[in-house]
Order: sequence, then structure tokens, then C-alpha cells
Amino acid sequence: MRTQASVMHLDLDAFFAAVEQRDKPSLRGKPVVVGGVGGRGVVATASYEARVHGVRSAMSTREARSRCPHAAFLSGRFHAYREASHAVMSLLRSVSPLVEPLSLDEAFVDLQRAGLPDLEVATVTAFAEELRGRVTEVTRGLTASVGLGTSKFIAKVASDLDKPDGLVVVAPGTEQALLRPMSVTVIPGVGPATTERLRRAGIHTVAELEAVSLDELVRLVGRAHGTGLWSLARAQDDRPVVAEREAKSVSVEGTYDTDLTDRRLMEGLLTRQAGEVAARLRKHGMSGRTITIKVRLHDFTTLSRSSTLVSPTDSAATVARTARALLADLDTSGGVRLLGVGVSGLADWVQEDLFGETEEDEEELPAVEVPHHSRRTWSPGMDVVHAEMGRGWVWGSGRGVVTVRFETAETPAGPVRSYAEDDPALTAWVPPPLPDEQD
DNA sequence: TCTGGGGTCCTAGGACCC
DNA sequence: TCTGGGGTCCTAGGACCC
Repeated sequence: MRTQASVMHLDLDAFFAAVEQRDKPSLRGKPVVVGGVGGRGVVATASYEARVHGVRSAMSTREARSRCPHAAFLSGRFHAYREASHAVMSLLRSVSPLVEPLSLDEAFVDLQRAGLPDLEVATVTAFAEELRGRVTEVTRGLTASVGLGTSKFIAKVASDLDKPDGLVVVAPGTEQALLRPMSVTVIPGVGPATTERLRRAGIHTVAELEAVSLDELVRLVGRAHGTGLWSLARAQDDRPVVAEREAKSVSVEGTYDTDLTDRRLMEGLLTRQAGEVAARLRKHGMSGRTITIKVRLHDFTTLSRSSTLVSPTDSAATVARTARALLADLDTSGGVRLLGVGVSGLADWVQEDLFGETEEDEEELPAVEVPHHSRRTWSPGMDVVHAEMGRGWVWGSGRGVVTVRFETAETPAGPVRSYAEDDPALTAWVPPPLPDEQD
């Protein structure tokens, strides 16, 4: 355990909403809600003006609208958030090499590596106060709440104590006195399910948790969680600040405003998502062996199915084909509200394709040359179309020709037909935009 | 028409191997 | 014709975080 308050936690206040208010002066001082604006959207961030009306993160947008009808409801501009986040993280990294981002708006900073003359409370307090000012400068007006303590846990608790735009330093030695009267929910990892289990055992506060034996805690919540809780209840936390963490999975999912029932549509959407996952893998030079689909049914029950390949892939066609095969085993007759595709078991290399079956091969299906009429662009693996044989998806495009593969449950590798891209027999089915495309 | 999206970690059971 | 244990990998589900 550290004996000095050398761990800092920094949290940008109402981050998404604050960026919107910064960039659009007419929103300043007004309630702003950023999140999903569709029928099944939820609130990502509410400005403090909206919180006054009871709007909270993770609340359905529908409920937020009824609580605060006059708020501005925005779907979010993630490039602007990323830019502001990058400015803050760069600033933090200029101050200490040990910066651990938790999300776009939060990070831990290890002040043991910040080159301060000492780590006394007065010194780190003055340092953090100055840093908060610089965060506001580099973000052109955003504010941050900062906590300092002898561990990650204490620093995080501290940053929550004086929001927004606050600074709290928990003096070494005072941690347990601070925590004991607090609810067990201040402990990271204690969510609704654990809170309920503890409540049934008569445990509500950290002091009450501290009185429970390790064996009893393990019995209540399991081995890993129990031992973690036992330590945190005593303010024992020696988790280091870790700068670089390797990604372990990449995924894309979407919730649709109305439940899906058409399997061909679901396959088209999975294919499109697989394309996005593969593109992100390639962008980072990664590939993965395990492909997982996620399906949320109309009644919110959530299923997953996964399949592990013999070697890692970053191929859109391979991910898509595997995802569609996994969907085939599921009964979706009641309707599907969410579909997702993920790849895990990541490696930073790609297996040479030993069998010569590459994505390029699949995309270079025979196509008929016709005069070019550039009406729109068709994306292989992304666009779902209707044509005379029913619904299919675009397998290849170029030179004014669109190749469509018609697959059915009975014939997974169904017939392929080529059309001029402005052929009236061909009509696009355009899936709803994904959140990040709504910028 | 309650309940997002992108992640991490843990658990438990079965297969398989030594 | 009885009975192992440990380790690793894989799958499915769940809790949690921001």
C-alpha cells in the first residue's frame, strides 16, 4: 500500500453534454441529453441542467423525454468527443508516463512518476489544482473533477465527492474512516446483483462489509469477487496504474427500433456488422480466432453462440460466414431486438492463408460488363438488396456491375446474379444507420 | 414499444490429455 | 468391469463498468 496520496483519478464532468454545450452556445445553461434518440435509445450523458429534472445515464430516452421534454436530445458527435478526450489524455501523458484511460472521459494518473519534489498532500493538491486549469484550457472550457488518494479505489471515490469541477484529496490514513459509513455500492464491482445479495445478508455499508469474514464473503459472491471485496472493504488496494492495455475483443452490435423476424434480413445485418468488425481488426493490425454472435430476443433474453477457428482471421467474409452459420442454430421466431458480432482471442498477426481461399477470391465473382451509370455505390457484404429472386446481399461491385448472391436456408451458397447497378430489378434495402454514423 | 454500445472479468461444465 | 486428479481449451451466460 502506498503511504502517500499519489494516485489521481480525473473525470470530465457530464462529458458528452459538456462538449455539445461548448460547441453550441445556445445550449449553454439548458438541459442537454446525449444518447440514443431512436425508440429504444438510452441516455449516455445528461447535462447538470437535465439532471435537476431527474434525467440520468442509462435511463431510456423515452423516460428522459417525459421527465424533461424541453431538453435538447442529441445523438452524439463522437469525433468531437474523441478529439477532446485526446487533448486531455495527451496533457495527462505530458505530466506522467503512467496514465491509464478508463474511457473517453476518465483516467488514472500515477503521480509517483510525475517528477514532483515530494508527494505530500499540499504538493499534490496544488499540482492537481493547476492541472484542472490546464484541462479546461486544452479542451476550451470543459471542467474536470479530480480525486487523489493512496490507491485507485480511494482516488476514484474521492473524485466523486465534489462533482462537478471539484478536487478532493483523501489524506493518507483517513481512508477507512471515509469509507465505513458509505454504501457498499461505492465499491467498484458492486452492482445491482451484488448489492441485493449483500442486502439479504444484512450488509449495507462498508463498515458492515468489513465485519464479514472472508469465507462468508466468498460463500456469498464467489471466490474472485469475494476476495476482492474483502480487501476493498479494508481500503486495501494495490492495483497498479497500467498505461497500455491490449484489446481482447472487438465487437459491433445494434438494437433495432422494431423487432426483426426476417432471417434474410438478420443475415444481411450480421454480414454488414462482420464487415465493420473486420475493418476495425485490420485497422489495428489484429486478427482473432473466436467469432461470437449476440442475439437479444423480443423478451430481452440474450443468447450468444461462438465458434473458434483453427487460425486467426481478419477477413470480413470469414467472420460473416461464421456469424451466419451460428445464427442458423437459433430460434428467432419470436423476433429479435438486437444483433451483434464480435471477434476475440486476438493476435497481432494474421495466419497466411494456406488454402488459397481469400476474400478477394470471393469478391471477384464473374460480372458482366455494362455501361456505367453512377447512380449509387454498392458495398460488398454491406448492402442488402431485393431483386427478382428475392432478397440477397451484394457480393461484389464495380465497373457499373453489381453481383448479388442469393442465399437461402436450404442453399447457403445460393445462386449468384449480376446486374447493372441501375437495373430497375435491383432495389436497395438500406439498414438503419449505426450510432457512430450519425455524427 | 421499459431496458445502448463496447468492453472486461468470472463461473461452471464438458472435452481432452497426461 | 474399479476408480484418479490436474491442467487447458472451449462454450454459454452473467455481472459489471463507463
